[in-house]
Order: sequence, then C-alpha cells, then structure tokens
Amino acid sequence: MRTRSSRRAVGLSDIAKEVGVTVSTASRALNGYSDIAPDTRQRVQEAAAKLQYRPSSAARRLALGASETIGYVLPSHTDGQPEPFIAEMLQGVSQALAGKDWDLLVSTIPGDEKPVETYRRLVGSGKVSGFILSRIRSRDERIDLLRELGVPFICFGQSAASGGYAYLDIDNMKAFRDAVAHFVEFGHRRIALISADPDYQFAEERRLGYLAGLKAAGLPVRAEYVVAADLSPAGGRAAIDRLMALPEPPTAIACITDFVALGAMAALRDRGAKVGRDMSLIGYDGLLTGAYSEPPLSTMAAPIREIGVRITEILMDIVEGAPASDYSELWPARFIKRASVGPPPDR
Amino acid sequence: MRTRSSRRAVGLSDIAKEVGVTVSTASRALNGYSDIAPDTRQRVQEAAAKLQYRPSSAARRLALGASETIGYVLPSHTDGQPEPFIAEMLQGVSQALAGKDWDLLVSTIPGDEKPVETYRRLVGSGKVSGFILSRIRSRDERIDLLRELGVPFICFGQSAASGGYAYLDIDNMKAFRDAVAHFVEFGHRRIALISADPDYQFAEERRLGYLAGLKAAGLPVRAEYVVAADLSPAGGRAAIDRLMALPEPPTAIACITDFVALGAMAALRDRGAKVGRDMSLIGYDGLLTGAYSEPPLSTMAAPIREIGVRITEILMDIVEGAPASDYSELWPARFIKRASVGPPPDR
DNA sequence: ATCATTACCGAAAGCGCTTTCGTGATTTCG
DNA sequence: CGAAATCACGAAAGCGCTTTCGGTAATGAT
Repeated sequence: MRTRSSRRAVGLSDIAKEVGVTVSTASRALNGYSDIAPDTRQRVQEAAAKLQYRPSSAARRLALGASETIGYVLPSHTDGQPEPFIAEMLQGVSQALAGKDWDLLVSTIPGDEKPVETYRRLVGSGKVSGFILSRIRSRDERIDLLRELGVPFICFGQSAASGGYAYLDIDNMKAFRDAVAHFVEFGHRRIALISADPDYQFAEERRLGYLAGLKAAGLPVRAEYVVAADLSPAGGRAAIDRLMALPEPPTAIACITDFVALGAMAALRDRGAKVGRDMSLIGYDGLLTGAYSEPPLSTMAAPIREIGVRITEILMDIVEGAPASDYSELWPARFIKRASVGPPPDR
Repeated sequence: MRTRSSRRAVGLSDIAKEVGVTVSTASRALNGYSDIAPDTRQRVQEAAAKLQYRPSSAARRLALGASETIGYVLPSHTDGQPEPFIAEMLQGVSQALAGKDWDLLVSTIPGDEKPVETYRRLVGSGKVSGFILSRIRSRDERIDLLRELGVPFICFGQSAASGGYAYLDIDNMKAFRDAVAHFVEFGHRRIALISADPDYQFAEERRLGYLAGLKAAGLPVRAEYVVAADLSPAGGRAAIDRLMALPEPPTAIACITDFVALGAMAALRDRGAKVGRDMSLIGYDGLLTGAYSEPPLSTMAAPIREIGVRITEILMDIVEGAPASDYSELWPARFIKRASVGPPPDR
C-alpha cells in the first residue's frame, strides 16, 4: 500500500493562506489585475511558485466559461492506416498550444455517429473552444455547422464555399502546375494525374493546377489521364492499373499524395516498369519515407509541422476575438527533386 | 454580423424547468439514481434528448473532482519526423475513449521543460486522470513520478523497474527470436542486429531475443554485429555503414524498426547490394509503407491500433479503481513475410 | 485642516453540475 | 388505525476559481 498522496492538490486558498490574503486577492494578483500592490503581487507569485500551484483547469473553465482547448477530429481513414501527415500536424499543434497552456483534444468519429454530430457534441459540452479542420470538402458541412454555432475554427485547406472563414492552405494549384512543368522540362508530353475524390477541395485544386500546367505547355487535355484514387497506396495501385490499360499510357504521372505515389510505384514495379526511366512520378506531401523508396520519390513537400504551429496560433487569435476573415494564408509547396523523374522513354 | 448564437447552451436547469422538477432531481434522474420515479426519469430523459442537453464538462469535472480524460505526451522525435506509429495509436485510443465519452489530451514537451515537468503540470491542473506512456525506458522516471503522485497510468512496453504497474507489450523477445530463426531457416549464419539506444527497454528486449535466436541456432555471438541506431531512416543508413565496413559483414540483419529498416534498405541499394539477394532484412512494426518498398519489407507486425484500444480500456479500468498490477498483457507480433529475405549469397 | 481621489484588498456571488440530507406523501404492517 | 418504513423529490452546500462591488486607509488637492 503506497501512501496515496493524501495531500490534496494545492489550491488558491493555500497560497492565499500562505501569504495572508484572501483568495480573491491571490487570484487577481496572479491574473495581472492592476489593483494589487506590487509587493503583494510579488509575494503571491512567490508563494505560488514555492507551492507549485497549478490552477484547477476545471474550476477555471467553469468560472471563465471558456475551455482553452482546441479540438481536432481525426479523419476517418478509408484504408487501414491513418494518413501519415496527422502525427506531424499534431506535433505542431500541441507545440504551439503548450506555450499558452492551452490543450489539444483529439477525437474520432464513432462508427455510429455522423461527423457533424461529433463536432456538435464537443461544442455542446463546452469541451472545445475552437476546431482545426483538415481534409476539407468543397461543400463541407462541418464549416456550416461551426459557423451556425458561432464556434471558432480554422481550415487546413479551403472549401469552395464563400469566404468569411479562416484558412491556411498550401498553394495546391501552383504545386501541380509546377509538377507538370517539371515533367515538361524533361520532355514529357503524355502526363497523367492520379487524383482523389473531387469532393476533396484540395484534390480539385490540384487537378486545376495540373490542367493549368498542361495548358501552359500547350499540351492537350486527355480526360482518360485523370483518374481518381483512394488516398492510400492501394488507391495508387488501382490507378496504375487503369492508366496502364490505356491504349496510349502516360509517361509521367503526378500523384495526389506521396502515399498514393508509393502504391503507384509498387504497381509499376510489379509490371516491370522502372520508375525514373520507363515512367516518371511526382508525389505530394514530402513524406520522409518517400526519400527511401526505390527510386526516391520526387515530391512537392509541405511543411506540415510548421503549418500545425501557425494554424494553431491563428486559431487562438480567433478564439480570443480576432475576426476570422482576417486570416487566410497560402503557403508554397517546396519541390524536392529526387530520382523518380527522368526523361520519357524512347519509343 | 452573424447572429452570435445568443441562446446559451442548454443546461440542466433548462431541462428541469421543462419537466417541472428541480435540477437536483434532473441530475439524479440522468445519472441513474434509484430514488427517482420511473415516470419522472423517463420524462427527464426525453427532455434531455429533445433539448439536446450535453452536460458542461467543466462543471461536471469540478463537481466530480475527476477529469475523465487521459493524456498522451508525444515522444519528442529525435529526427525530423515523428514516428509513424503515433497516429495509429491515437486512432485506437480515441476510438476506445469515444465510447465512454472520455477525452484524449495530447501534449508535447516544451523545449524548455523537463519531461517529468510536463506530466506534473498536467496532473497538477487536474487536466488528466491517467496517462498512456510509450517508448518506455529501462529506468523511466515518468513511472516513478506518476507512482509517487498516485496517478493511474499504463505503459505500452515494459520498464526494467520492479512490477506493480500496468502494461501491455508486444513480446519483443519472441519477435526477434523468431526473426533470427527465420533467417536461419534460409541458411544465414552471419546475422546482425540494428538496435537502438539500449536505454529503451524494447530495444534491450529485442536484443535479448536476437541473442536467444542465435543461441537456439547454435550460432556464435559477435559483438560487432550489434549496432545501435537512431530510430529513423537516417539511423538505419548509419548502421549499414558500420556493418558493411566490417571485415566480414553479415548476410542478414534484423532491424529494430521498419522505419530504420527502410533507411538500411536505401543505404544498401546505394552500395549496389540487392536486398533479398545480397542481403536479407527484417523490420518491426508492420508499417504500411514497408509493403511498398523495394523489395517489400518482411516485418514483425504489431497491431498498433488494437493495442491503442485495449490499452485505453485497461487504463480506464484503473482510473476507476481497478488495481494496476492486475493488468499485464503480452501480445505476439505477427510475422509478415515479404520479399526482403532470401538465402544468403553464395560465396 | 477638510474633502475628493486613489490605491488596495475583502466579501460575496456565481459558473453548472453532483450529492447529501431532510421532509412530506404514500405505503406497509402489527 | 396508528406507527414505522418506503418512496420521491426539493433544498442546499460545495467543487475551486473569477470578477464585480464596496469599503477602508492612504494620498492628493484646496
């Protein structure tokens, strides 16, 4: 039997007693009110430090009516494994939060619940005072809901809906325009795109970028060169099957995601095609594992972690009253050249 | 100017009013007290459902003195990217939590803070009522701290410290014994291990398993065949450099982690060695990307997500009073045979 | 020296819920 | 039929903090 810490957590009353003031004075001293004598404030602060005082977050939240926590609902992965960018994102988010002593609440959508219900529940119980949304859909009902509820949120990515909300996005169009341009530089003319459900706004933007790239190069658009895939390696595999079954297969493929590109690469290998020679590939995300594939995967990299940090800073501003519409940032993707791109094979 | 939902969140008083009882009755009705007339209870529940009542979590926590949230502190990755298993783990954890309406609080260790301080802070403010610990060290001060504080926790992995705490672990020893046995079956006799900081208990266990495997096969132990690496692809690369510089390099290598194995694979490729023919490799984790490397990586897979679920269930039990020492589970890793293992090259 | 400020702190209410206690109404039993 | 037991609910305190309000003492102005 261990001595179950019988000592209750130190509360405001403890430090008040220590200093010889009331809790209200102690509270105001700690919270920077001006009607506190400098000397008193000092003594309160010292006592707090000495006694290792940590305000009860529940009490604080109840009194304040604010939860000081931001929520992130994990995207329900279609495939077996969650997308790799999540952990990195969370790292950035919690890093930004730690500085202000806010919390990050991570949740999933229970199988028997509609997505919006999860958000509604979290808001209703006052657990969360702001959300980070990712994997935005062109018409995203989460945005509608949170707007209606008046709950602050920020999107990693944009929706097609009219503005008035905060977002931070990678310039998807430019990224894929650049990817195509890169292929073109190598002499490719039959360039395909493995995309995803066009309901994902980022997929749509990347497709637009792809089209813009073709146009800039004076290349024709071939409808059969754009295939939608699941956001997983398996999706990439399936897409390759379709693309290679074409009478005139492409010689280069821009992939919606590194994860997808990895699957595409494996499928090509199975078919005996050597990536970087028989087929060129560019992915998107900048996954570390992409650097270790064979061949290493060229990619448009997004600084997910930094995005997590920044997006969180913005969200905290909004929760504290800043107008959401003031915030919209578009960051460039960074092209990482590796060996998965080469000239088109000679006929 | 949107109509900032002026309607306050519906509270217990609202449903009490609706039904015509007091809040105390409503509360007891909702919480299953027996001194409530069945009819009254019914009406209260209906009103709660109708008004979409969600108890204020802050108020509840304050009154209850329990936070009903479990904490997970992200391991501070040495390398650039966080380890892939994290997202999957979190998925499992939050899934298990969702059922009981508990929360998952994710945090990081601020750069200027010692790890234990982060835990202490979270406990002190009453934000967390139990922790999930991963990447356990043989002498892990987090364990000491939480024990001293009397805070429930469960380890994914074991520490060398004496028992009395709950853990769930993969049978690391067996996994690596099996890996070696697998190599031996193929005729390998020069088998190496890329390990990690032996202060990680799992690294030590895997090393022990490796040694047991050698012994079972009557193979000699060669100290130079065991090298420690950073838990990243770069770590794998560096390890290969050391191993291949040996006068008599191994023909097979068990890798502490798939992530590490991927780096090793790339390094071998750079050296012109073909994995599966010139060198055999087995990893650990069962990462999806391992299936898409070239060649696909054989691995000892751990069902991370399920582990997350189970570990959370156990932790909740403990928080609710179950004795921690009752819980210790050892799960087997599942061997996934892919193409990275072949017979040793002929001399 | 008197009155209006200003500086500083205590008292107290309240955040929304849980839980103990007590009480009137109803039932049970000798 | 009266006393004891049971039932169903209301009243009220309390969780630990924040914040408004008021009051006393020290300061300034005249």
